[in-house]
Amino acid sequence: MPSRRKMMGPNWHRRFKGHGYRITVPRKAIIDVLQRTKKHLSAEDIYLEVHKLYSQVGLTTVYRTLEILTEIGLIFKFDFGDGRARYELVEDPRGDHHHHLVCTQCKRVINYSEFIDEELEFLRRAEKGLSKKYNFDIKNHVIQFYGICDKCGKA
Amino acid sequence: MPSRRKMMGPNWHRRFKGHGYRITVPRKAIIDVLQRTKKHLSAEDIYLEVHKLYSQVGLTTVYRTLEILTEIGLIFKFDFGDGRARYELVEDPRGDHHHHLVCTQCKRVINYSEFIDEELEFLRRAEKGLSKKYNFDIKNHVIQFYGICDKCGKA
DNA sequence: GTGTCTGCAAAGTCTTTGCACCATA
DNA sequence: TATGGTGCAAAGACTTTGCAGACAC
Repeated sequence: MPSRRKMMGPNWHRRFKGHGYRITVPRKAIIDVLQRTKKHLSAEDIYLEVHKLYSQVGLTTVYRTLEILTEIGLIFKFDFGDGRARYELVEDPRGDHHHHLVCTQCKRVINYSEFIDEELEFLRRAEKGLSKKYNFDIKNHVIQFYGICDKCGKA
Repeated sequence: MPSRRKMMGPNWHRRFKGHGYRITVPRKAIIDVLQRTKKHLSAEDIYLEVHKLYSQVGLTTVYRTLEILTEIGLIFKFDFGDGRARYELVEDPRGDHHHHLVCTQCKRVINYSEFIDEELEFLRRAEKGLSKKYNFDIKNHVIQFYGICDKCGKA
């Protein structure tokens, strides 16, 4: 697998092993797919992509791996309303933090990264206050806007 | 049921009829359940509740009604990760705007309404900017925090 | 070598659809 | 009366589980 080598080593190995999980070929392949894409892939999308290089890997393994990755906080599981879960790395290797604009009609998802700075400011304060008040260990957040995209708006 | 001269019904009637939908007994019952609860009910929860008073109403009708209500923006459909959709009125009759803290372990959902003011300020600006830039008609938003609740944290 | 992991097939669960009958406007 | 709505049963779609063989450490 050529191109785009990360400067840092695969630091997910540590997190993975720290939770008692083994590093296997299917798991490496699945994480690799997630690292290379900019899309919001479903389990089947990932399965099909992995399948190109490792045709023996099954959909079941994809589901099981995604569950583990979600559990240990390496990926995030989204529901955009199209009837299947979609997954994204929590920490994008390119570092482009973003949120989503979801079209409730065509289910298209637009990534945006405007307002991220003021958002972070708001989030930092909210997380601090909430975790204290509710004794809740906040690990992640979701901000999403729903509406009608430009294409659907015309029609 | 005795018929009365038409008077101005609850204000969801207008929205309902405006979209060409009829007011029926099951629909009234479903909306009533949603208006009375403070919980995040699933389709089956609602079905069971409606069933107490109107035992002939089927689960299919509940699903179909929830789809309509979501479409016309009267309710919001959430995914808290427990494998079923959960629904909430967009405009709570009591007016308590809130967001959610979701425990990724036990799937418990805590409503919170702190930080709502500064949140609204942030949202207003973000919505304005984003809808312009992406020509996207924003109708709704979700802000959710994920983590481990106090009970699960102890264990 | 041992405890995990994997693929396949089958099962499970929530949700949607087909259809004949019923009710609202 | 004419559409739109409803319930039931069946189908659909995504996801999970059981199990025997394979593999990481």
